[in-house]
Amino acid sequence: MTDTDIIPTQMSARDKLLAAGFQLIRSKGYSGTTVDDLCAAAGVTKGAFFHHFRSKEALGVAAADFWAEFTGRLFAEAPYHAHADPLDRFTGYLDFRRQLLAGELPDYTCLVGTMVQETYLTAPAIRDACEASISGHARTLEPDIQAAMDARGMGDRGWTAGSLALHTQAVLQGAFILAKAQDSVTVAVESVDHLKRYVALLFSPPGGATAGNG
Amino acid sequence: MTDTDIIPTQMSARDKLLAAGFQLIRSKGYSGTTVDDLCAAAGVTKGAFFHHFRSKEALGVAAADFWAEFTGRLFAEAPYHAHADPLDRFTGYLDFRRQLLAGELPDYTCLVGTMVQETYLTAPAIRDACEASISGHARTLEPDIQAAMDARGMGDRGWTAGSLALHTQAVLQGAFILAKAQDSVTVAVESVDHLKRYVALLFSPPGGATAGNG
DNA sequence: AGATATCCATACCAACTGGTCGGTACGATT
DNA sequence: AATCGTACCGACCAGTTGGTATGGATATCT
Repeated sequence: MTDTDIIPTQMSARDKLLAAGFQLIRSKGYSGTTVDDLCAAAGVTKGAFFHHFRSKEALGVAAADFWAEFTGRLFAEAPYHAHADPLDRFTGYLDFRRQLLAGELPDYTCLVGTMVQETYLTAPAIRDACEASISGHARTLEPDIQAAMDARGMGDRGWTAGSLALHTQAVLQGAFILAKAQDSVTVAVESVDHLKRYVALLFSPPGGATAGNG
Repeated sequence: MTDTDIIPTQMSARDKLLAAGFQLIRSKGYSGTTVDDLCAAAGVTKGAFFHHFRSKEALGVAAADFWAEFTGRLFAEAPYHAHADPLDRFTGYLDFRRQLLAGELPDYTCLVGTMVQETYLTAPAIRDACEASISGHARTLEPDIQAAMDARGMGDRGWTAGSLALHTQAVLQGAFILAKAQDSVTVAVESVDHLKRYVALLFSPPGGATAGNG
């Protein structure tokens, strides 16, 4: 079973290269992935690569953009939006993220989180594309968080819907790092559980005595 | 001001190379850092490099080990251990981590968190060294967390002192990624504040109605 | 003083790197 | 039928990569 196997053959060379980028960059990092690696995994030649991408960096940017689009669709179609209560939608999102932690490590980790670590100083264009992907995704959570706050008449508590949405992304990105280090998804699942517990505590009514009791 | 400037001249070639590794790998990643880069930044020649390290991968392992030792000293000598109450020590640790988020991005980010992302599949020896550094650091927090739980008679709440210690590391690692993406430390500080709020809520007495109110 | 081991510098290498280039296949337009 | 634009091929290039071979300086031991 080679990398090539997972790339459908009817895709265009450009899409095959982007799909190969998803796999390879998440496995070996951006610098660790060579143009030849990408071509081999995509089953195309170097000529095809530089026909579609001006440079390796251009593929990095395109991969980050495509990642934003891909994950945008994935989460837009996810079932958690069906909940009537906005807090249920947000916790449903967390449950959905928890469910996504299945299969092999390179499959559930985040492309842009991996890529931005290596490129934030050396390739500003890639960093900007990664930033847009992360922040754009976090922004999709804000309305539900804000609505949950409003519904409970929660005034200024020193944090905003936006900061909680970004904190959620930080927990997930950090969970991926620990999962890679330990080569086990367990630690990531437990970290998401801690985040769920935090959200439950934040939104539990002040008088509720049993909020954190198991 | 070049990279060389920050490396003291009286250090041994080996230590200079490790110090250069701290800076360069955190800035450009492991794959993005070349042996020549390391030699230039350390002000030594390639002969010196391969005298002290069998390979580039060996330097990666040594850098992760040295990182564990370096951060071990840093946190062992930090002031938060002086608190009498174990919960104060743990929250003092979080405050200390928050204070460390000063200066330039490459200076306060984590070497092993950056390195493990790229090497967890391709260089198991480096991954293991990074894992030991992260888990070893998390383990230093466990006794205080456990003591804080015991002092409050907190039974099984679905989480352990160890899982909270690891969650703390996940939040920090994720905060670094978001800071790199946004090129701003603000998001990292706010994520640490969320973590502090979570800990406060976890350890607040069940009847305390004003736990999360600002 | 001589032997030995450590530490480091210079010169070098084969493999690989991102990127270029001339050329081909082919459908749409004129 | 001639022309053009897009998609693609694969050999090739200059520079870089991690790593090696070898010799010299210095300190230590006998």
